[in-house]
Amino acid sequence: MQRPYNERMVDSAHRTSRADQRRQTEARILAVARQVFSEYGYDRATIRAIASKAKVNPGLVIHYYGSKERLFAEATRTTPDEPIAGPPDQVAEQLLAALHAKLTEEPTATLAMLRSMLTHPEAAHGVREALRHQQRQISLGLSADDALLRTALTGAITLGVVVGRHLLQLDGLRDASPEQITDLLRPCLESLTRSPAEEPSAER
Amino acid sequence: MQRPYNERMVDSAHRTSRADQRRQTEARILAVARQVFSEYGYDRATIRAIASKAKVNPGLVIHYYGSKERLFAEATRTTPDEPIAGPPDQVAEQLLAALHAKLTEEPTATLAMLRSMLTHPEAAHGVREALRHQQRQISLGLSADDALLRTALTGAITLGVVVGRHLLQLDGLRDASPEQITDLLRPCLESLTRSPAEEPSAER
DNA sequence: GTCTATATTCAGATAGAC
DNA sequence: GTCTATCTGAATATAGAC
Repeated sequence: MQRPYNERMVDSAHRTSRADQRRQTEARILAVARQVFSEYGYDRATIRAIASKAKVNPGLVIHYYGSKERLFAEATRTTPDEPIAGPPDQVAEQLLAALHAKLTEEPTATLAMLRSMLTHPEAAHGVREALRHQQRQISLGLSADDALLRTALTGAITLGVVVGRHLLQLDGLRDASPEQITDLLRPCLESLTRSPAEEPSAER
Repeated sequence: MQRPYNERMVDSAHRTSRADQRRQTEARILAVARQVFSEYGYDRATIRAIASKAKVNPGLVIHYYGSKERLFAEATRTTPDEPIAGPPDQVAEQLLAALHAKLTEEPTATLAMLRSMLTHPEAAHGVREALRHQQRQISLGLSADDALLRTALTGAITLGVVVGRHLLQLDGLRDASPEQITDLLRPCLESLTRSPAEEPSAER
């Protein structure tokens, strides 16, 4: 019915070989897949919908990526976060900088993973691993014996804020500027990354 | 094949009328539905699996609840949280008490809703409404002009911690005691519910 | 009150034509 | 390189038997 993208471009330099054409189509499918997965999650995102938005046939998607599961794996592959390291008293600032970046623009691949983390085992595994990875880095710098819990909490807080803003679009979080948010969270993350000596245990 | 639960109990007091029998079966289905929904989320939880675990026929589930959608609505209906009110300087403690309760044992109905909040529109709506409801209560007590963002952050933090513990089961969060967690989060929530006058804006 | 049997819909995957 | 046509499986929902 509709004309597909399968005509070879005939530009003056007779470029775009069949291989190029294929790479382009493949890339277009992947980009659309990221977008659809991030919006609907793994189960509700259908190959058919992705193919339709990418203006190709459903069969072609499978032909390139093998299965929906493998397409999802490709679409959610991300480069690990910048390592958090340096002197302990700067860990909080680094976490805030990382959060600021996530609030400004989280890559679609990451959002696709986060969207499915509660209902798709592979996605859950990916998120757990990413957080574990960050936990290991930070825990090294903290001397406290409850370092693991402290870093887990910084991860949970970051997760809650990112999910609340980008996926749930909570009132007040959706519109606020990244600066406003990180400023308000500074005391939180500082208290969690401070060594126990500096933070006398509370009353009770 | 397997004997269903449809024999009337013939006890000495000739109790359990057909109506009673029905109520029991209905309640059993609902309890199982909560459990399955909370574990797999809306899409991957099937009527068939619920019926099987409840030892009834799939048709019966539909017969009682009309549709999967309505069964889910029933299964995720929750009583609203205890109201957060009182003097502003106690808001943080009340939030911590509420969090402590959620960490100790979150009702299965709530977990069922949370599990699906990122992939099922109705569940997302339910979570947003619950958070909005709490936001309104707390914002009243805060004088700050950024009260809405502050309360959104307390909600996001609570959400992140509860999800991280019960649904993602993050290392360090899964095992920690509720007291340990709330103690570490006390400075966080206090800083967010403190009025700006008491919390001088940071450097930079 | 509960079950059997089935209609219907839909999505992932396959085979082969163009 | 991309599409058409189809197979297969699974799940919700319905109708009526027992």
